[in-house]
Amino acid sequence: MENYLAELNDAQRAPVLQKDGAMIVIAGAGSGKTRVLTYRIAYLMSQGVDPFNILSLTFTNKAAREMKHRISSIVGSSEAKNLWMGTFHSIFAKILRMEADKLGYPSNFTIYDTQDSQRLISAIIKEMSLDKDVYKYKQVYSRISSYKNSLITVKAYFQNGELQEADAMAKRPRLGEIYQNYVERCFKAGAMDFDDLLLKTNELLNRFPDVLQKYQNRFRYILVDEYQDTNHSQYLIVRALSDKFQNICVVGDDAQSIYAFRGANINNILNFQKDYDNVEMYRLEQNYRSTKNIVEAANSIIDKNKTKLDKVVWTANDDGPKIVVNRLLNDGEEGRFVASSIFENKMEHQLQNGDFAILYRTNAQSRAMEDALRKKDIPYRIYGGLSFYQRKEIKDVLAYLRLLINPNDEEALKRIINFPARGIGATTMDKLVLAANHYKRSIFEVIENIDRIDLKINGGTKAKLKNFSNMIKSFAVMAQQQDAFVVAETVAKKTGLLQELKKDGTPEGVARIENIEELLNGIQDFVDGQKELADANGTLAEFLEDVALMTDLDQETPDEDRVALMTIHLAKGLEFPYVYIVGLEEDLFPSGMSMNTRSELEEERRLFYVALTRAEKQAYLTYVQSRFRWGKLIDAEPSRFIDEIDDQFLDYMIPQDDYKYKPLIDNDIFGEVDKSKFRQNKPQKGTPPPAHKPTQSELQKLRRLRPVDAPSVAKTNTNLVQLEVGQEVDHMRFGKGKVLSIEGVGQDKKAEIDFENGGMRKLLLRFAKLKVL
DNA sequence: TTTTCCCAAGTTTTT
DNA sequence: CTTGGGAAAA
Repeated sequence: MENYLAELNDAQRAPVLQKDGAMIVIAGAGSGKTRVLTYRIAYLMSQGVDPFNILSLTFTNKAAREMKHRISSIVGSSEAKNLWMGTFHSIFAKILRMEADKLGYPSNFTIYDTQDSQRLISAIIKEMSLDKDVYKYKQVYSRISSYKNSLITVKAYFQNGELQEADAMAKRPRLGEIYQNYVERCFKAGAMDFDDLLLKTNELLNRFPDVLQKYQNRFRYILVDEYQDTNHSQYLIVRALSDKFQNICVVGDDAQSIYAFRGANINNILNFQKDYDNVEMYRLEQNYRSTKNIVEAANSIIDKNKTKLDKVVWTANDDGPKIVVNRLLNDGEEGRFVASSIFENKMEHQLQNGDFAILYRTNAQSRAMEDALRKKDIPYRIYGGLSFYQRKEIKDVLAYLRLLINPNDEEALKRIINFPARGIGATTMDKLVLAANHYKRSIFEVIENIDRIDLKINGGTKAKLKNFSNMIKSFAVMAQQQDAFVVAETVAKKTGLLQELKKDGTPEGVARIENIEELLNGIQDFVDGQKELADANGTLAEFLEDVALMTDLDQETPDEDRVALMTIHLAKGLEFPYVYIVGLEEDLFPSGMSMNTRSELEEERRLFYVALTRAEKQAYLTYVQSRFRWGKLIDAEPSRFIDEIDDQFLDYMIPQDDYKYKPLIDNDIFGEVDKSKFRQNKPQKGTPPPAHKPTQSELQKLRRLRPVDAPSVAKTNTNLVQLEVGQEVDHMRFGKGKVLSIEGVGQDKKAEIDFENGGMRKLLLRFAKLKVL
């Protein structure tokens, strides 16, 4: 016990040792906040606080797991196991399952992910026959999401004239109706979306004082990590739960608030002191992670922001090397530079792949990096992007499983009722949806009663529907008795999902089968893990409970030594000895969509601050002169953020005179921007563009007019390779082979290839990963 | 009803 | 360049 306290500095020890009351810890990047949180929990337990009474909310499941692990090593795992530790979403999903009946929900409610929600909204817009160009489903979704995050229910919406007016002004007067329909349909389907998990928790705590009491008494000590990223809904939950005992400890860093786009409210942390009595404020300002150069460079950036708390991060570490800045010709060059630099550093300093991270603003930038790393045989892993659980084939399997647990789950049903094809088409579905809306029942219930309703569905189709529902019901019976793995395996086989994929034989299909196998393995692991716990049996319901809340970062990584590629958002909370921040260009970083207001720009700047402070020993910044975007090569300008770093911390690999920056924004919307600081030179242009660039549809027409068989040249969509008959190729999965023929025009071209091992295959080039030899 | 072809629109970040 | 949706063809 005492020895771990000795591992803390004075500033860190103070918040650990304050057992009761409200406190806020403002923790600079790399100042050991996770340490403070873990030791604080350990200390509370050493003071006799029951782990059942401690609630600790983190931002990612991974952070929770790591913290639990570290606490286990201090207090023992049997005690640590009883802590309530997890993300807002996962903890309150658990609680909502226990209290679901109070809100009229089944305890096995489904969690709709973003895609489910958007599909439903899209369907509703269609059913209401609204113009889909005016009511864009993504925009509607984000409106509804932000309403929910601000606790504006449908009822509140219709009582709020201002909101309705705002939507009417935006030419979307019927948004409220969509919102209402959406909420009703979710409820009918026994489903909650991400925002509901927080909204319904608020509802639960507000409407049922006894429930509130119960959880207030249970969670006597509450800790919240990354408090700067909480939204209004989360804020209210924390307030309600901590109201009775006021033993609340929040930790955060206003300089690292990067989720405003998702409703995070930086004022939660800025105003914390007003919300509770006698708030103690602690500051952790010593950075243990990075070199002086990095820390001070980061400080010089964040200084440009106006909205922030007073705090000076410093470090006793060495100066370290300066931050390297390099300009490259294009994204391919950028990738090659990063890959060779990693290679050289590895050699020179005896490092591992895992010591490196490449960070970028948008997922699309990973491609160029990947290609370069692959060419140099440097193993890497991409985090984020399309997470495993979001892939089509995985979502299909999961949809079947979801339907067994909750047959009312409409999105799951719509997804798989005709996949694999079983002759239940769009017309039939329309009739079913209409009836379901009319009778206020779920689609599955309508199918169950298909004989009693006259839907003008012919006998053959009725039989198909009955077959389908019988199949689902037989699986459901099975799910009662067998563990999750057995059920999932049976589903994959009996539904014909696997056969369907085997049949097509494309590399995509093969990869999908492997993914499904991986999912089954994952379920098996889960079952094994759960069976060891006393209160779980490894049932399907248990598995599905939180799958929707799982992210890529949460996948248990086999300890492989790989370079990490991820967006900066995903990198928050992580650290690496060597960090490459790529694509530092105006319009990309800062993003062109976030330069309209001062606060958006400040958030971009904080994002850059987060990126830079991930680095322990050395950081590299790169930008390019031209970059592919929207399929076109466009001129790029260096990011203003490079200019904002004090030159003394930078080491330019290019002559500094070449470094040019022209502010994109000329009109003075920021008021106090000092333009004299910017270098006004125009960036050097490459070769001037041709007089007339053919438009997209002109190109498409040209392609269509070309004879199909004559030249037999195709471009694979994925990596820009010209392909001709007779060409030797190397395929990612099937190895070497020779092109026999190319067929089709436009998008869905196919090539017939004779592979050395594996014979002839027809590949859909749209998906192919081919290299020309 | 299913498959194929064509076209338009969009790419910021995520629990 | 990608993706999804819708119309035309099978």
